[in-house]
Amino acid sequence: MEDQYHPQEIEAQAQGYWEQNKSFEVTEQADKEAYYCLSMFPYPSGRLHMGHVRNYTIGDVVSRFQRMLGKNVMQPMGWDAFGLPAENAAIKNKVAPAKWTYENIEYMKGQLKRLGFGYDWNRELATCRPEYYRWEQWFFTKLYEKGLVYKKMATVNWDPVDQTVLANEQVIEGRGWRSGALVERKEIPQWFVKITDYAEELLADLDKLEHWPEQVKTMQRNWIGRSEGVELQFGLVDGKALEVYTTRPDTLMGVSYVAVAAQHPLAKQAAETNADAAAFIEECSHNKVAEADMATMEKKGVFTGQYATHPISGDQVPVWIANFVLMDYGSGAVMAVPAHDQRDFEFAQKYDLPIKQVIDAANGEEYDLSQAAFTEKGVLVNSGEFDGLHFEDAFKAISQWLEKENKGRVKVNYRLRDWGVSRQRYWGTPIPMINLENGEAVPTPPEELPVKLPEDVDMDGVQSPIKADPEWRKTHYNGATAEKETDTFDTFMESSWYYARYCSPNDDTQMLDPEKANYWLPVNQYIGGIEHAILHLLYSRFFHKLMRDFGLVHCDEPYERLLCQGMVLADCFYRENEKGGQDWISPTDVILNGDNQFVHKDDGQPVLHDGMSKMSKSKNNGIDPQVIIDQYGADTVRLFMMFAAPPEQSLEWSDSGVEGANKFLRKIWRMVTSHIAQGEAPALDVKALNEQQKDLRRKLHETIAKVRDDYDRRLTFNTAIAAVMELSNHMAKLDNDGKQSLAVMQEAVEACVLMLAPIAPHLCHTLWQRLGHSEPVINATWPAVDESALTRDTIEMVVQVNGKVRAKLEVAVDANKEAIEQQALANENVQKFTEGKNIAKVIVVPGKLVSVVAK
RNA sequence: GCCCAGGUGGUGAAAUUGGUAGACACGCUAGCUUCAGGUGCUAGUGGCCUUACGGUCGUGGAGGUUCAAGUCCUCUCCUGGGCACCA
Repeated sequence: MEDQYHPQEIEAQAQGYWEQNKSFEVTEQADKEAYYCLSMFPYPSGRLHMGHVRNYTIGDVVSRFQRMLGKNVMQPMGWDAFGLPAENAAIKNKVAPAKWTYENIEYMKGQLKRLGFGYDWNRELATCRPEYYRWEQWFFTKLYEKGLVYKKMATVNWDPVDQTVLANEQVIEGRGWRSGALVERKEIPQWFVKITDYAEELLADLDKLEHWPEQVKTMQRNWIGRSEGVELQFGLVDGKALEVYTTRPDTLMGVSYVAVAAQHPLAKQAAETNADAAAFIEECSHNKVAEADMATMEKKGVFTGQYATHPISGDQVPVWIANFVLMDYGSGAVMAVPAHDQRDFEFAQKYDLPIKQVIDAANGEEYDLSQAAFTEKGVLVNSGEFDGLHFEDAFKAISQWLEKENKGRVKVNYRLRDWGVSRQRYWGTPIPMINLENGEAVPTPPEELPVKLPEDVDMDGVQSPIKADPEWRKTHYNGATAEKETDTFDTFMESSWYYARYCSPNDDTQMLDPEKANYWLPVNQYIGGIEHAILHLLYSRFFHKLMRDFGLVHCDEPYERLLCQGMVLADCFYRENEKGGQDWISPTDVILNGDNQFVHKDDGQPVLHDGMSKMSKSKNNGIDPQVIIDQYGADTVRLFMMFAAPPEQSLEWSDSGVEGANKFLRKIWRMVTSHIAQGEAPALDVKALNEQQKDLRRKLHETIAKVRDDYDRRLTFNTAIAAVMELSNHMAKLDNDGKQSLAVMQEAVEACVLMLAPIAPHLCHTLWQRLGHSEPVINATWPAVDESALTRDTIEMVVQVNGKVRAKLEVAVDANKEAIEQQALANENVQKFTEGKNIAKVIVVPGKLVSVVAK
């Protein structure tokens, strides 16, 4: 029995067993509690990276643990298969995106199996398959019929040389990444889904998500950005009105100019007669379509030459074009109050525009308007009839005045914008719309769905093969010739509903089988990267509500509980090259020499360390999971991932940490096999135990309770492992009395195997078998806590004098406060520190400490 | 720029409800071994003072609340994530 731990062998065996016995294939069972555990599906980029391994290990641990609690656990896996990288790879390697994608899927699937994840592979789906996206197309046409879809002009990054739309990622310092041409903004017609119709519910329902991280809910709330304000009109010379939105109508009398976006009609109009305006708009047309760029660039503007009439005072205020006003938010125009808004203030200073104070501090304090704007709410001044009002009253009075004069109204506004789903790319779901000759667009009739994307294409350039192919575009509608839409969907569309499709992945008659969907949904535990905290999670919450309103699902939210795992980091090393740049060196090529210096393993010469950062190609610091699995086995990789950091935190890759994880598994292997070698244990006789044996049993049952809580409620796998390590350290110290010690060890060893089974399933599968169980450990139930083992006679309490720990006491568990206080004050060291002082106060916190205040 | 996190020994971290800071592990030091050893085992390991008992300082920085602060409050610095066409 005393053989060695050979992970490669036992892992192959265990995986073979699960495969043969279809251990993870599940169906709906009315009599069993359903548990749906989902990890965000990967983009099939080629090979698994450590971020995937971490994500999927967490999911697998949760799934296996919940199964031990007796639940019917579904854990599916699939592929987020459409996207830009396939097109890039296609151009680079002269291979069709489809072929590249399918090959990657095959390879990565093998890697997932090698890691021992308990997926129900019958449910596998890939979003690039027509069997999947046909239902997305169908649903989109239904949304169109319901009026939830519309077309409008929207801005994109345009590469004038390649004649193509660029993703933000493809714009490097204002230039196209391939052509190097200065990028332009271009307005093209695009399809939008009305997520703003659901803004209120998406916001309100965040309160129902008890088991979501507060941080994610806060980010979503801010993203939706509900505000209560006033929409009001400034008059224009031609009798038209310029509409602006403000959350601070109380500052209305302080307006000294209005600013419009460069794309605003007023700006375009000004450009016709004003050369400065035209030049400025041309300059703005090279800004990237990304908010971060808009917000960090230098705030600039130009006067249009026009004036607008203030709705209350009737004053003429200048109209400016400003590069920081967003056309997509609100009406594309803002009123500027330099005295009470910092950005307006800086702009006014730069262009010497008036700064008019209309708010006094509520507490009457003075402030200096030559330095900064005063942005707090306060009391109105210089505002005529509104003087003296506080914010709320001023808001009411001014908005009522505007409403009465028909110049404005109270309005709830959202920062959230409708979801633009059109992409001018090939490798995506074709948008199921038909463009008629008269310019109208109609949904593709249901009998023509799916609109299939051809897979056997040549990607010889940047142009989408379906846009380039007149044959593909050709179609008919009501007997007339027409053209298919050649734009494809944003890939967030596919990832917004895949979790639901997993419930009936092979149904070719409907999008979802409501009966099955309602058995499994909502997802009980969703796990994925924090980088998806806003967009993906918001879009899929929205999609879920859309599906609910079509009667496809019952619940209001898709994900009951959410865990956002942190990134996987690794050391970065480099050498400076002749051009002054960095040549990044893989951490696998770097060793620490005798002088504690990082050197290259090939030439022994020093390399520079640039700290830890996210594993990435650009810093060449990725560690290939496959190499580590081949060296140590899947269980070691899984254990290291779970032990090195709590799941939400970033995880620093460390070779010695992996080594340590492997060492612990070997230790468990030795401990269990050597216990088995001692022969059959006698039945446990609790009454016959000595103190040491009782202590170990107490530790054991405390550990079982703690580990269960860590797996279930806290999701802190690192502390669960630490607790089992601590227990195993205690077990190693148990004296062998040849009798009950063996029985106590038997109980402890079995519990250890069960507690580690979710994390190191292969090792535990084998050890459980060797412990003589005919049922596999995946079907075992979580060990029960023996409450009677937990009792103790005394507890340790700490005594503080003036906040400093001065003594530790053994106190009877049933001692009352008075007795504890007496015992504390009688302590020698406590007396030393209270000598000559008055005891002012004694605080007794039962079970914890005594705090003495002596003066 | 805006929104959200995080910052604790030489290192990864723990401290769950304001109650013993550093569990567990890595590394390091010393020793043991029937070891091929880069295996296994034992002991020690936050800084400073002290032969010792013990004392004292200590959770990015500055203040504050409290008998008691890593934890709460205010300000601040640094690092990371997101910002709508990367997924």
